[in-house]
Amino acid sequence: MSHYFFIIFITENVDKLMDQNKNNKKDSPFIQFLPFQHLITEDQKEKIVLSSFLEEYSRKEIIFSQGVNIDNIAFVLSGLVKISRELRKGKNIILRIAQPGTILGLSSVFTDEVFNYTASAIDNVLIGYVNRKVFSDIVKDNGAFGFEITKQMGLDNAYITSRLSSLLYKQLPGRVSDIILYFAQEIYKSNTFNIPLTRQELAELAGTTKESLIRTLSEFNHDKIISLNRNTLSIISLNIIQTLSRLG
Amino acid sequence: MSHYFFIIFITENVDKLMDQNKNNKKDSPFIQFLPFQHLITEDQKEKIVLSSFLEEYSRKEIIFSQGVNIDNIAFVLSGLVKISRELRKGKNIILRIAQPGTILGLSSVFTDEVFNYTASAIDNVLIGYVNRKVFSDIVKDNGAFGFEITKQMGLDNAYITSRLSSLLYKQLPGRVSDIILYFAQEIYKSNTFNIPLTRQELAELAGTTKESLIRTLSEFNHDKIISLNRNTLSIISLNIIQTLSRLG
DNA sequence: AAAAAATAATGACTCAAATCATCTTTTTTA
DNA sequence: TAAAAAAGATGATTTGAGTCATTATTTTTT
Repeated sequence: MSHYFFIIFITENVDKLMDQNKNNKKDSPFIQFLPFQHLITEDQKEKIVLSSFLEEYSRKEIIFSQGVNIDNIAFVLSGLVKISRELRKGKNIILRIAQPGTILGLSSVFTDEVFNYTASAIDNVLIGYVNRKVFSDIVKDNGAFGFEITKQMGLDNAYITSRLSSLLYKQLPGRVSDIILYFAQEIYKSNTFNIPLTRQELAELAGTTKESLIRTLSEFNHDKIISLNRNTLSIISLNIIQTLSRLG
Repeated sequence: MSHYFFIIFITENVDKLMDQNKNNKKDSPFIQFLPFQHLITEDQKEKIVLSSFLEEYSRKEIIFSQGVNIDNIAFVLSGLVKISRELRKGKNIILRIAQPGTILGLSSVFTDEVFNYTASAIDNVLIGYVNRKVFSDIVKDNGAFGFEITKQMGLDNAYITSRLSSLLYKQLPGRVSDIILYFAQEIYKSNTFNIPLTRQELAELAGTTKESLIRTLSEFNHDKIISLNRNTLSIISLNIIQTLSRLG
């Protein structure tokens, strides 16, 4: 079964990467994944690599929790990461799904002592860690690199602002359409995909309850806007989904 | 009447500042207000001052609109600024109230070509503008200054995230308590204050409708949690307001 | 392979807050 | 200063979505 094979492949690959990282810091594979690496001096690269380490996580494992000290800044090297906040016991909101290339904890690494959200693995995830002080010193010393970080933060900021607007004013069909489009366009770049989350998690992404989310998806299914069985979702009428998303 | 006197005072002061800025760029009063100025070289200071200019706005005037090109970055020097987004015709959300010291447009200045929100004056406002390119070049060249900007963006990000969480899960009494506390603690640092917004605007800040907001304030008033006549609001039971805010 | 636990799905019921309607008061403008 | 417009307030009605309850299905554990 191809799925199983894929897992093996990833695992072997990760082990190899981790070995390389341990044995030969200079040629660490980690540096290949580092965003904006062309802006960093050889000296800075070495500092990063020497303070870096890789860590593997599998589905549902927590990468770091809201409230814990930030000792290292985390780069998503492969896999999908769920970024969530606990509002009260049992009441969560998923802020976003982070993809490879994302820097985690950026918004709090320079100011707070602690992470202000929880990150957990959606599928198999490989994280590259860099010491917090090493990273922030480079941002301080290297304006060009810092500038790229600033840009990234601006994008994060714009993203969360647009989510605030849509979650606050759109009603359920619009919000559910939003997350369908999010998966289809941002994450899988395909109108057919396997939902990588439980219904509960989907609800936390759409800012609603499990029951309401299931109901809305069922209605979309009945109305032949999407086709849904188990976790395989196909957008049948992209047009309607986009209209629902736009009009809320 | 003391209110009238105050207006005159501010106006005179502003005119003086603007004159100074025009006639003597080197000693521009603007530079005094610039955050993190101790991190900037004399040369960079001069570049900022030479590209800078001041602009005055009175109540309800638009400082810049969502969607217009960012040519200058705006520093709030005095007064309160309403930061809002239009979601559809007639449907707005107020993201926050910016106070003196705030840098406007930070999240889009490095990436987008345009502002992603509208800023308008709540009371008399003085804005110091710095050319966008001058500003972003300094961020690029001066890591220490850039680092402070990064910190600021992190705080903005944390703020908008916490607003997202509370608006999404708290119900009306909690959200209205939030904005009462916001004015009392963040803006006026007093349990008695004059609301500087219309009921419609308050509603846009609390993420609700005008009618619902008025109703909730009236209930708080009846229940002697606050005392409200016209725009003068006094918190009577801070305890209850805080509990409502916390429990949503 | 059976038992337990987690996840998914649907229907019935409830309720918070939006909408609609009307009226009063205040502010703006002509 | 009269007329028009905007802002504020309150009641009646509607409705979207949350809560509660139950059952089916899938996954995990023993």
